[in-house]
Amino acid sequence: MANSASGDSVVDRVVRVIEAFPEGVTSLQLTELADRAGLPLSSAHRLVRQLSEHGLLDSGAGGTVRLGLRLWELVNRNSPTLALRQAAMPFMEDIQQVLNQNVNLAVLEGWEALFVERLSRRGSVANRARVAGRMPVHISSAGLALMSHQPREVQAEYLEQFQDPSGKVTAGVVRQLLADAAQQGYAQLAGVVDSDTWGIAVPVMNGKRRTVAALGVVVPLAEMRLQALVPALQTAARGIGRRLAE
Amino acid sequence: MANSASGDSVVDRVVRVIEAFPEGVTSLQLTELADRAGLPLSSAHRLVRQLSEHGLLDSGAGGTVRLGLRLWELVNRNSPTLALRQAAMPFMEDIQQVLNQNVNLAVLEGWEALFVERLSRRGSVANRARVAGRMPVHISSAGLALMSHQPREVQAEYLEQFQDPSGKVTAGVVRQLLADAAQQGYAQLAGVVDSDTWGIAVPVMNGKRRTVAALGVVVPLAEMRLQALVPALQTAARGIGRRLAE
DNA sequence: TGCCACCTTCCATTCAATGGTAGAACGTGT
DNA sequence: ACACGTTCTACCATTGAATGGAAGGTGGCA
Repeated sequence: MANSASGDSVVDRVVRVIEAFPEGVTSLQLTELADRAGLPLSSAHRLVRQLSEHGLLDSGAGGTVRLGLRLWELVNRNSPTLALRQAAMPFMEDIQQVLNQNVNLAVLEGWEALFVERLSRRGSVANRARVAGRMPVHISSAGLALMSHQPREVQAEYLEQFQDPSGKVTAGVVRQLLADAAQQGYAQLAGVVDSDTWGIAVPVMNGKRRTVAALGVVVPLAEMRLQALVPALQTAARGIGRRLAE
Repeated sequence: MANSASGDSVVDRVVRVIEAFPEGVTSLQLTELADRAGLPLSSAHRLVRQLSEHGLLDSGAGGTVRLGLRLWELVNRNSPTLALRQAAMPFMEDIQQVLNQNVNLAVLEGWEALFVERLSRRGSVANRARVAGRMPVHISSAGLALMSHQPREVQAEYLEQFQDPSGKVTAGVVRQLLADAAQQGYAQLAGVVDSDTWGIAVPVMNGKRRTVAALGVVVPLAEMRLQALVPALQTAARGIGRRLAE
């Protein structure tokens, strides 16, 4: 019993505390937090108090802990995706207006698509993508658009480790999906995420022709107007890319 | 020279590193970061490496440091404002459609209004409020709407410490603005933030009639349609409050 | 009232954190 | 091509900040 019996640094612990919140949960009891972070109660208590003093956490009465508003502020002010989102926003609004559909913007994080921005259209179909939410590469058009335009070695590594938990999809099938998407310049998935929706996405390239994001829409399965959607998305994607290059 | 010559804990330092990024800046050199955080270079280097390993920071080649995408993800997934924003979004979209103007949502943080969500209207007037941006209470309609509905003692404390850096506004003037806003049930400021825009905001109350947010619009100064705007905003604010109470 | 679950505080022990120093890797101007 | 300044990375002896068990509160519920 001394400086960390478990052999982890203070930084490790701070990270574990922040990571302890399950997706969508904003508030946790101290005991549960300690539990989830794998910390002794008294250590968790001390850490939470320290972080709260700085506003990274917000500990209310009775030991309830939330992420601090100050942390939210700092992260969103200096977000690594700030430039991307600012460049994309006007074009996403255009798409939303012109095509009258849900629009979303994703980046590749690990082997998943991480959605960084979304404009949803009231009355349109459900859009499963939440901002700051993730979707596996092989079951999201955004994921496929992103992966299909990654360098050869990245794709190889991805396919190498690929494994579908449900066992329905094989690496071979995904390879084909990626090949199609690469060849066509866009990715589409009909009825996969939701049985009555259709997702389509195109890559967004920066000045150096590196694919940095995917721009996509989710439309009702009935309205398959590829001819109208793809050119609009590609035009917008190019516009975003140009802004990023500036 | 030992465990912290400067007498601050590891947590203090982690916070200082995250806070070191100036508003809107997403990337910093290691040396500059160390400087801003007030840390010895070698300490900053070690901390950055540790935080990067966990994805809270993202250190690119050549010592450039950014906030990590993982941190952005965690904070936005479990954001303390998540419930508020989810409740407010549909109503904000309605306002945007019906009134055809910029809409924003703010909470009180310290003695400032912190904007947590915004829908901007292309072609409409400039909207100074950035998401995760701040405005002093006395020069934003959202700030006034929030403060004017705080408990008496909070308002007293605010007015007590009030001081306008430019010296143009006195505490007395602000007291009057707050009184007006409280009496009318909405706050307005014409040509203060921008000479040709007009801001108006109403309080959003939760189930316990505590004012938790302000809902506002920014419109061209020419279009002073109070009769149309205020009821629409108040209706939306009530709708948001009802959702929050659920 | 007594019980239980959870929060908060205390403090002796000890190892993780510290930061000066040295040198490697750039970049830049001559 | 060379020397110089700047910035990044690595090392390691020193030591006080971090640790966590135990004891004491607090509140809710039966």
